[in-house]
Amino acid sequence: MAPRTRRNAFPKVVIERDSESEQSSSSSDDDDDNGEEPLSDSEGEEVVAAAAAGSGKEEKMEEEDAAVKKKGKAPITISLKKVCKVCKKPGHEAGFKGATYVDCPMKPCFLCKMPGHTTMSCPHRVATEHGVIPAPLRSTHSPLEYVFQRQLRPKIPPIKPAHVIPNQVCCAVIRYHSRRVTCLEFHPTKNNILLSGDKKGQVGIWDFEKVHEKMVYGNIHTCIVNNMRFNPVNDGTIYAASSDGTISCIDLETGLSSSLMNLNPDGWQGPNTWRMLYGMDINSEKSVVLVADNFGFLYMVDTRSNHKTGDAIMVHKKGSKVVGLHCNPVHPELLLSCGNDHFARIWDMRRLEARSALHELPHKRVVNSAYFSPLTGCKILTTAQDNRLRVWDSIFGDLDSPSREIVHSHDFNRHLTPFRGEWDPKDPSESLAVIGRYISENFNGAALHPIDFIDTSNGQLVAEVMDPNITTITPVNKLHPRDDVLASGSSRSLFIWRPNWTSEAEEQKDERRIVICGNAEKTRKKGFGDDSDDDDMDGGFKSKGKKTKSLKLEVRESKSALVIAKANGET
DNA sequence: AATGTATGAGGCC
DNA sequence: TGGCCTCCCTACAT
Repeated sequence: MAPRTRRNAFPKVVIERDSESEQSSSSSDDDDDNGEEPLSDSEGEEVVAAAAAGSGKEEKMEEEDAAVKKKGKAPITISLKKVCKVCKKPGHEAGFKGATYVDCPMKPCFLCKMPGHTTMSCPHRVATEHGVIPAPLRSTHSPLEYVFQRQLRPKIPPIKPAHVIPNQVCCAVIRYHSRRVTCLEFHPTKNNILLSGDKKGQVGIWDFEKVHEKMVYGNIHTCIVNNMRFNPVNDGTIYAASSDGTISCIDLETGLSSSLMNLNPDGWQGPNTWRMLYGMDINSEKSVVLVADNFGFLYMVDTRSNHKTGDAIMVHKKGSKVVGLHCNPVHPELLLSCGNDHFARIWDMRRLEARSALHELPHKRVVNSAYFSPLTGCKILTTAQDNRLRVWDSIFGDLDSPSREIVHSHDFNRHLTPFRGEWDPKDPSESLAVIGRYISENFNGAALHPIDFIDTSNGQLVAEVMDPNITTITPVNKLHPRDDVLASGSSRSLFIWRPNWTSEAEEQKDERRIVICGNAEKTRKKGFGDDSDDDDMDGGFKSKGKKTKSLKLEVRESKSALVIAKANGET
């Protein structure tokens, strides 16, 4: 009751409404930019929210209290106008409408980051069902030359045999981890074995032929497993680099691990000293494990002696994370690194010292990954947080600017494992890459985030893989070194996608296709705890070889047929 | 069904 | 340089 006694002291409250009373004075810009009421942002939000919630006395008093705290008796303006969730301005709304996301027109395009249009009308996205198209060649050469090349060689280089991308896949799902998946690795010789690491430090081993059996080692690392590599001289062990600052060598049979290096022998002394290991690769020629930390330094450990060789070398800006390392598959003296200083760098292993990179590949934002092409090692593919894949066609050619920039939605989000575009190790033309998509599409009422197959030679979207039951974003993707298998990792689940051969698939094998899977059953158990070494798993290749009968899926299949018809020019 | 939460990078001062 | 604030599609759990 106390407030009532103070009522007379309260300033006048002006209420603005959305539709009924457009006469309510000031223009929308004034409201926001120089309205007389200098409420802080958060307070402003509160007012709007409370008023919108259904203006009771209590809300009013809160508002008044806020104003009194602020500056006494100036009149308060309460806006009941609908406000854009994104930019907080009235007159438009942004956000999901059903499964379609409506952009805020005040912000630059979410896809290409350029102002003047929204994602829906982005020139890099011709139609909603056609995710992504290439950015124009941005390089030292004139655009004409690019057009000329396209005319001369419209179809080359051919991507791998077309049948590799069917128009249907089967999917097996397993709820494997209790934190998001951070890395995946296929066994180099056993075709059905997939390794996965998560944010909590657990390492999973999954034989996806036995979909219900799983093995998780939880005591190897204490936080994020950032990268794993198989030991090139012993299939039974892997190396893993973690944000706990250690490299472990894990025996897959026993789960026992030994630590090759520990950068935090004195434990936690605060964030300024805690070293985390991100990038890792193995140079088998030289028998060294290379790792890099969050302060810009590279370390090498001899795998025979398990001892650090030499000093740490600063390969990226001091204090910045080095998120990726890759040894060239053909030229063992070449190393590629990338990191948060917006650079990827090519190094000569024989002359590894600070500021001695052979080449620096600048990017506009953090570089999530950089890989040499898998067969010749001549090309480079990078994924950067400016929503662009970049391709350099030859490391022996002009490296001043990328041969192509491909606009693709793979934004940074602190809650997601960073996206990494990865080569298909089986593609003889070294042009096919896989990468998850951040932005969603409305697939007949469901907002799905497909996994994109991109022809990096021209930026075309070759296929997009999705399942109506998988609504999560899948930032981690890996293609099998020998089989037509794609492994994906998302928040807590792993997916295995395999072709589901049909006659239609055969007929349509030259066309770009929407690859839809309908059998990834997403059932969820309640009570999934952090520490449960969860027996929580689902699905398998449930309806392998035959079409699911669910209505939803039938609708989507018809949609996919439509898209394929369009691609054929048969509409 | 609303809310809390984990927690990365950019930008500003 | 560091501290603080903001941030456009998260995915869970409660």
